[in-house]
Amino acid sequence: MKEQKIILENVDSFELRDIFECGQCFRWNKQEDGSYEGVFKQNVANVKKEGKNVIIKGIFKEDIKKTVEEYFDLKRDYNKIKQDLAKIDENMKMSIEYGKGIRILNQDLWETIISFIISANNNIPRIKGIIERLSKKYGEKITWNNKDYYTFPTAEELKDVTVEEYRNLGLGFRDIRLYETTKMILEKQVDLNKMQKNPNTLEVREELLKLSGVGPKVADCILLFSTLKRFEVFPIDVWVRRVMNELYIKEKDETKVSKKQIEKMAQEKFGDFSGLAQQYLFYWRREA
DNA sequence: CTGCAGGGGTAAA
DNA sequence: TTTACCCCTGCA
Repeated sequence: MKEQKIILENVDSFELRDIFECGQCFRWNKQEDGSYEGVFKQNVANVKKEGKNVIIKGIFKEDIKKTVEEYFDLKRDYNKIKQDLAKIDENMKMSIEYGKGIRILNQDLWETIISFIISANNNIPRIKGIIERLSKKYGEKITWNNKDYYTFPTAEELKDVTVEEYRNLGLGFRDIRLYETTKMILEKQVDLNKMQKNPNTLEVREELLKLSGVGPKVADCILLFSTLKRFEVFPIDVWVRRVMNELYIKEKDETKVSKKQIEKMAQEKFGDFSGLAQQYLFYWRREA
């Protein structure tokens, strides 16, 4: 646990707003100077951009270079992927132009599972509030620059939390889902370590779907946004349904468009990079 | 001020 | 395939 700093020079595809506001994460907050501050695993970090350089500093459990390389997916060539996707059609070209600084973070699997269970039928401010209260109550405190931060609680730290306590934190009907999923993971009815090593995406998806509160959309978000990192999945929420219908399917009544139809269309068009394509389209439709 | 729809779905009927 | 579900916000 020590303060560390790193400067990443000339990084491509690294815009703070695109990365932190594209819907993949819930614990990063914009500061007055335009930088973003967040907690991930046992680390507290501030990320700032000056020109083409990214400056990251904070309290890091392990070596900052390794930690940052892994978390921000720095070894992947996003320019190459974007070039290939942009060739598909004008819609992709346009949405990539809008969200060109997106990177898909390698977020802790456990944290991603719980966070996206909380996200179900919920809005971002409330999701963030719930996660902060959960971390403050059950996570580990880290102090940096006289400010207190809290790590996301581990499954072990949530072991004895009751459904009522979750309800009091404002989880609503998701209380029982969090309780049951934590139990299933602690008892290894679903083994996260095995899951992390399994290359078969469909098998991993089946495993995730066993968890309480994890349906198709949440499972795909976990597959895409966690260290599982499966770029071939295509999470479909109301925004993705909307944008896919508007740009490609063009059905009068949006609610008539089936998930199967959207999935098929995505697989045909975007193939192995459906997940990233989804992210550009989603971000553009919601923010632009 | 009160009422009500709707929000990054899921589970149960 | 349809419906209820917690809580918060925006708007009539």
